[in-house]
Amino acid sequence: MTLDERKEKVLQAIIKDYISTAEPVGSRTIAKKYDLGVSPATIRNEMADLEELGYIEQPHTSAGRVPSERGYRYYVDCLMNKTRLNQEEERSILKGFSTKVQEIAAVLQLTNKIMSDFTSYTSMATGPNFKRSSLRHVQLVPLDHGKALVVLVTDNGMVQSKLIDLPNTINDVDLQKISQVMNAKLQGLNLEDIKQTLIREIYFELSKHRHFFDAAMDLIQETLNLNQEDKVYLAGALNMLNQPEFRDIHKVKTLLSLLEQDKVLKEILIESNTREDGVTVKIGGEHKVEGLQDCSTITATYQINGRVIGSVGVIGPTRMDYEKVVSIVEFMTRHLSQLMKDFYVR
Amino acid sequence: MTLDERKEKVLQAIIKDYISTAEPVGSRTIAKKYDLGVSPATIRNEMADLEELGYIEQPHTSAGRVPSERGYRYYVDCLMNKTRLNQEEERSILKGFSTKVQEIAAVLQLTNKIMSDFTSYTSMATGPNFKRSSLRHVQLVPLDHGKALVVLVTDNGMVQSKLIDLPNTINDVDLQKISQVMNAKLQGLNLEDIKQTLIREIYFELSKHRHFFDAAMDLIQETLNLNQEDKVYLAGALNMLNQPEFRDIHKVKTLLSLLEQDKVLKEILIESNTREDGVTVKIGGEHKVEGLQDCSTITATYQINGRVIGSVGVIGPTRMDYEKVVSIVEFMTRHLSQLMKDFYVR
DNA sequence: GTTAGCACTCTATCCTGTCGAGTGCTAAAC
DNA sequence: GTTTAGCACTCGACAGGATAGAGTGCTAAC
Repeated sequence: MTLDERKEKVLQAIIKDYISTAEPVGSRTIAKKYDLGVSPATIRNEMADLEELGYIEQPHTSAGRVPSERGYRYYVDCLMNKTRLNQEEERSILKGFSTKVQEIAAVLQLTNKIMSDFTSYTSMATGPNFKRSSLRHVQLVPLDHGKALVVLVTDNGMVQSKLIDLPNTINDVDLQKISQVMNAKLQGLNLEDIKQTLIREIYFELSKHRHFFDAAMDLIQETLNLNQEDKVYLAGALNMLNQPEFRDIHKVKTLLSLLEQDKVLKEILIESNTREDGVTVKIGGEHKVEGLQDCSTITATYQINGRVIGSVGVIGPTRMDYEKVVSIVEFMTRHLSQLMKDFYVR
Repeated sequence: MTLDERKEKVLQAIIKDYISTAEPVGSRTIAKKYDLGVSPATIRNEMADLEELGYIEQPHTSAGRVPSERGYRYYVDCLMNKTRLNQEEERSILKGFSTKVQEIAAVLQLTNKIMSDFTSYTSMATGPNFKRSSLRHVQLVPLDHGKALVVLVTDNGMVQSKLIDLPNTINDVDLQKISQVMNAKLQGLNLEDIKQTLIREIYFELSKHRHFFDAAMDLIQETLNLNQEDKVYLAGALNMLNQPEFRDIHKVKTLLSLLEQDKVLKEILIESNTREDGVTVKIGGEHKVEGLQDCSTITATYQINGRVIGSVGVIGPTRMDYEKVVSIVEFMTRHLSQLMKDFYVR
């Protein structure tokens, strides 16, 4: 379904105006502010058509028009200028990244902070999925008092460690041997494979210490489950309170409750994960999650070596500045992919 | 300043009623609901006195009375029953703790969750301060690719590790030797001391590797600074939205912005830290932090071996159910002190 | 010292009328 | 055939006024 040029112009004008004012847009306003070269009456006719086609809606008889979900969708798909940020803006954003951070979590938090600041909406991100990255090193470090530390290091530099109790039957030499066996068998494998297949093999070799080994393996599994990918980061949730559509305390509560749930955020971010590239825009009811009828999300994935490993996004009211946010999200993922290289040790 | 018995009863009735209804309380209401054995007219006289003394206030001429900060203070100090929770309630709370958790952070988060659920207010906690706990073990674990892992274990079971780059000049044997020296010199010392004094001593002994040692020491320092005590936990912030005093979106925003800042929470929690024992109640303007005029906080400390190491608290409107919250906070810290013993390995 | 009664005050609420923005329709102009 | 001007109409926002009700303070009687 495609609209003729003038209808497009009218729709675009309505959306732009509504995005900036949050007030229903009347025919006179458009005629005055946007130079279409026709009178309000003509615009009224066009608006009546657009309404019939479902692109705009009227809150009540004597009010102006407001874009419908369908209208926004048409705008995003066909009308919006997909511009890159200008030099000035890019530089300004990059300045935010000037403080060096060591940890992936910190990078994502910083990214979020910057995104929410620059968009004035709320932003979110998932940690990188390292299931496909490989184990560089596993080591059992003996401590006193019958305790030991299990240390996992992956090739992207992620380190996880955990304290465990040792059974009395195990001594330091055993521990070293177990370390060796585990390293020999597991090193270089990706984490997913470790979980799936190789457990049996080590089981056999370490049958003598099976009891202890069970505990250690549980631990590794647990550690892997606690992977970065399960972490979800959120920033600028309170920006939502600045939006006039959230003047109602109940709406605020519903929305913030949703945003508090990692599960919900993850679902939103993962939906976009399927796409290899580019930016995903979901508008209002297009979300699978209940309770986001009044919101739109703009998400995109970031990559390492061309492989998608996580995503970031912005959530705002359906009356969102799509053009600006798309540019920012797109730029952020590009930059994030760049940054992630530093964490991925070849 | 102490009030006569009947004035106390009237004040108590006003506060109890206002706490539960959030509406200004009239003389008739008190005469009907609270059995003082006198007529509304008499109560009106008492109320006029109480107002003159500053314990209650009148929003406008023809409205009932509302407790003032001073009224709440008198209530908390003199009128409130300091009861323990009953068996039923204690059991119900303990049930929440039935899921075993391994990490201190998780314990505090769980504590917060339970506190906010049971009080319907917002709860907060600081992580334990382990500056005075001692180092059990420090180890440099060599990995491939010129990297090593620095692992710190303290006597309370806290484990911190970090990946570092090794200079080319260092080999595995050196590393082991450095580990040994560090352990010999540092083991058993409390973390504060390590930071302060002993650095020079090791410097001398390891002068050959001074360059590397600087890096490792920086790291240890950094790790120590990242101590649990700096972490602040928060739960149930959205409960505030259920309070009628926060029907106004601007108030909500101001408050939630405050609660977002770790610095603010820490300040509130640390104020109470000075007290050895017992529960601290701060009402409205008594807070040092700006912007908490409409809130009260109830905080208490938890201990290990009789030493205060952290605190938890609840924040709600000044019209808060002090009696209930004090009991809960008090019980939580008692239980928390108990739980913490498990993390403190003798 | 306590209470009943009463006049008074103030807010919340409802109703009403007015204003203005915006529309849809029609007929005239292009 | 398309565009425009004109006009009647609709509806929400807002202000003003009337009303009800909760609560008070005061006074006089008990």
